[in-house]
Amino acid sequence: MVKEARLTAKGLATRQRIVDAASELMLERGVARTTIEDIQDAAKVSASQLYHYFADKNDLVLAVIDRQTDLVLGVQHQGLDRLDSFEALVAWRDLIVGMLRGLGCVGGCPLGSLASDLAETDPVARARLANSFAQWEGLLRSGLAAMCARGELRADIDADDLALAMLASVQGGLLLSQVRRTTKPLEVAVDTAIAHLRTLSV
Amino acid sequence: MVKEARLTAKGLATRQRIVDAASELMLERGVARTTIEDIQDAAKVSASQLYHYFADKNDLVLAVIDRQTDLVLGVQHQGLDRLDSFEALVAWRDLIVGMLRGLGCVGGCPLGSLASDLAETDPVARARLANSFAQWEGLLRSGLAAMCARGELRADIDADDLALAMLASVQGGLLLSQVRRTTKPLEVAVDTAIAHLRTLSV
DNA sequence: AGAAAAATGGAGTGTCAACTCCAAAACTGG
DNA sequence: CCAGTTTTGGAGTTGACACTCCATTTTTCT
Repeated sequence: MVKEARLTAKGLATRQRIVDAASELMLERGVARTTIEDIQDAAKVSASQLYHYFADKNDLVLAVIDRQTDLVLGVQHQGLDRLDSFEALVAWRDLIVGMLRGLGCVGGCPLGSLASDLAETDPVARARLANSFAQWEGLLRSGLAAMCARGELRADIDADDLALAMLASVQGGLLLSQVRRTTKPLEVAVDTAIAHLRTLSV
Repeated sequence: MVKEARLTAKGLATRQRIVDAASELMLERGVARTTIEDIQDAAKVSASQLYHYFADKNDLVLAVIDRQTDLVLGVQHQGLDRLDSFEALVAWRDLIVGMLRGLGCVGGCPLGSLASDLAETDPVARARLANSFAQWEGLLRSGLAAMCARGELRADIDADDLALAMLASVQGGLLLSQVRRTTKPLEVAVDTAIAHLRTLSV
């Protein structure tokens, strides 16, 4: 439903099943190539169920964005909270690379793919994704600030710019890895970004 | 036509008009959301004309990839051939940023957008785009090698890795700029990459 | 000029995808 | 246990889209 109606536990589970199925399909095929029927089959629900929980396909897409945002930011929190050393930074790198390898380099970044797909066709989606990226950037910035506070990085660095550049490296690396079907581009992109940070250590 | 049939000058012009229109539309809406009818209208051609020059939509997509590759690599040649100083590198940066600004940050990178759109749905397209990126990467690598030869960069740098990382920064910066509708992310991403190179100058 | 080849016009055609609708089953709260 | 609400089933409906077909005009080549 477009507006919140009371959702039973069972209803919530169904809704979640739909969003999960849609997320996976849209990551692989893109939004436009993912049909409602595909989602119905994958989530084992009927048409009326789907339209009971979502106003239309667009509404479902927004739910997918939120889900993927939670998922990605969850992983990033795991890797970036309490960032206190270069060692921890490398562990974060390994986390991302391992995740991509686990997926066989398929799909690229869930947020990046949605962004590229929707940026020009759905202003609401674009704004929401911009917000997701801003949060991600914030985690990186906090991590760098923490390293400054601990004396791992010089105090006069521009954490804002470095966080943004780092995020760009991750996104670019993921895209190239998706195209090339190797984790190499992501590895090199992030390693180079970290190498640059090392030149800024105290 | 799928196989080469002799093309009249007029025929070639029509074909080009179709590819140009398709390129523009697909950059903005993505491949799946661009209909043959849209392309017909934009290129001022009839259905029979379109299918006279292309076997099907897929075939047209490949032509679009080739066109965008030529376009992007053309600009990159312009900025990267005879790269002899950091000044020239910054000029290249300004070239890309200016180009993005001219388009109002719409569409992102023509190759990156196609890659994200087609990587998981069209293996032929993915391979061709991988090749396009490899060429781009080659231009960067040659540029860095030239700077080494001129004594601008240390001779012991890994030009392969740095070129790949540079490309990732550009791609990531373009994606984030597209989402945020500001050239800032691209600027910061490329500037940071250049800053890292400066730490490797002789 | 004149035959062959290329380019064009535009009305179909079949399929598929998003969304609707009505009724029935399952669940909730008092 | 009963009334109201939520959840589910599944057969339509409507429109859109990729692609076809055949006739006609234009161009090429000798």
